[in-house]
Amino acid sequence: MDLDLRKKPRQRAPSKRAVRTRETILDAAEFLFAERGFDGASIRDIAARAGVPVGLVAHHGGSKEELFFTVIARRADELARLREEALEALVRSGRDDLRGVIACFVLPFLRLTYQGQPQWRAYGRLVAIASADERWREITQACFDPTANLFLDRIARILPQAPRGAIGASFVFMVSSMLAICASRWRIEALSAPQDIETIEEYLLDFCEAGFAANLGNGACEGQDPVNKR
Amino acid sequence: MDLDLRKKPRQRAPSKRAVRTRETILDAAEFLFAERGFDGASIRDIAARAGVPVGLVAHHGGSKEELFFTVIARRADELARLREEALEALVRSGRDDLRGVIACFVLPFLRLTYQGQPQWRAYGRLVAIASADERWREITQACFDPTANLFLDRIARILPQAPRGAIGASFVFMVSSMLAICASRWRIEALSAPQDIETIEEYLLDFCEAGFAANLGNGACEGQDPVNKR
DNA sequence: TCTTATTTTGTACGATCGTTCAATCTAATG
DNA sequence: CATTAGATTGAACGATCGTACAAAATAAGA
Repeated sequence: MDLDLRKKPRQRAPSKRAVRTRETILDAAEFLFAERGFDGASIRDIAARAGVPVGLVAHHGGSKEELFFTVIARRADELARLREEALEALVRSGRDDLRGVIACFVLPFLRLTYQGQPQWRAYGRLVAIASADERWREITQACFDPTANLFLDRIARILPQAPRGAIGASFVFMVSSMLAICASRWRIEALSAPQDIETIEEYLLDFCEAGFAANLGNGACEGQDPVNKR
Repeated sequence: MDLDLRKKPRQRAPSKRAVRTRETILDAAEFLFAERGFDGASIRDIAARAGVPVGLVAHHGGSKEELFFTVIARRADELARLREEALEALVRSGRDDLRGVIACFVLPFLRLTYQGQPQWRAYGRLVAIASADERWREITQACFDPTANLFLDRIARILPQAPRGAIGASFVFMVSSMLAICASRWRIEALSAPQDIETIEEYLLDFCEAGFAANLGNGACEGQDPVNKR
């Protein structure tokens, strides 16, 4: 997959209608990719949902793979910004303990996907799909790894005695659990009972904080103050 | 999806060759479904990998959806047996603490997928794919929920004060983290460094034990003896 | 307003999809 | 061995896939 094809420079600004059309197409693609996966969603389905002829999808989105990339990257920037701003604010406040750092990573995602515009809900499922498939490794790394490494470094600074491998593994467990709320919430409810999202968020924070602490080898407990700052 | 279609009764035992052919086709389907997903793997690809003409796939596997179901269900029984035997042995020994119960659930899966026959590796990725997609809810529930409920009940008995919702959520977090080792091990290594599987297993057990304990509200720590038995 | 870059439309192409089927071959059963 | 249920083969079905493209409509910029 070679996605860095240089496109010929524009000579005119796109019309307002064209911008709107493009967004409509990306929204439709986002929804259907999240619903049926990359191979399950057809260009024609996407065009039909967007209410445009098939040819327009290629015009605005390029090839199907490029369209997939564009849809994932479109909201990744805003998500990264929210996460990093939350982390910076936390560090500035001086109360950057383990739970706080975890919350800065998972809560912006869950808040956007569950309380943001309806499109964000589809985006959450889409990220879950893309993250589980090595086929999209290039895309997900480009979109999410910079922020991930920022948080990994912060956690490593909070608990410097932890082996890097333990932090990496714990981080992936945390991400998987977070994404499971988007992709497998039905499963949680099937195994227990309907839960409101705030309760599940609390479970996730408790679960990941304790899990991280255990793997970082300091045996920190819920309720205790985790070791703070380098 | 209606999969309980009654097939006409057999009048003859299948030949040894036919049994072998069927297994070959299911192996090929398992590999390609795991590699490319349900929609990404074509019947023709499966037939080609199995070395048989296309028509044979339908003959032995039925429709594509039936084939998918068959492939997932084929190994689910053995997996369930191993998990439940391990749990029974643990309970009989009287040392059925939280970590032990978790180990009985995740270790058979990881041992099979990482040290069993090569086909099991594909099966692990396939389960990860199917579990993340609500489209296969019916299949995954039929194959995995009975065992899951057995373990949920056991955990609930170990820590009766925990709300059922917390157990269900924690269980899904655990399953997601376990499946992430199959589907996203490359991500763990990209974020830290290559890890051998035994080390990652240890991280997973630590992470989930502490996570469960935190959500079950007793604040049990690694190193301490968790509350044991009713 | 005029020019023309850009967007929109509709159609068509070749490839591949899941599935069906009649003919042929194999081997389980009596 | 003879019978024939079941397994195998290869071709073909209609549908849908991603993509390309010429012609028409639109609107940005001079």
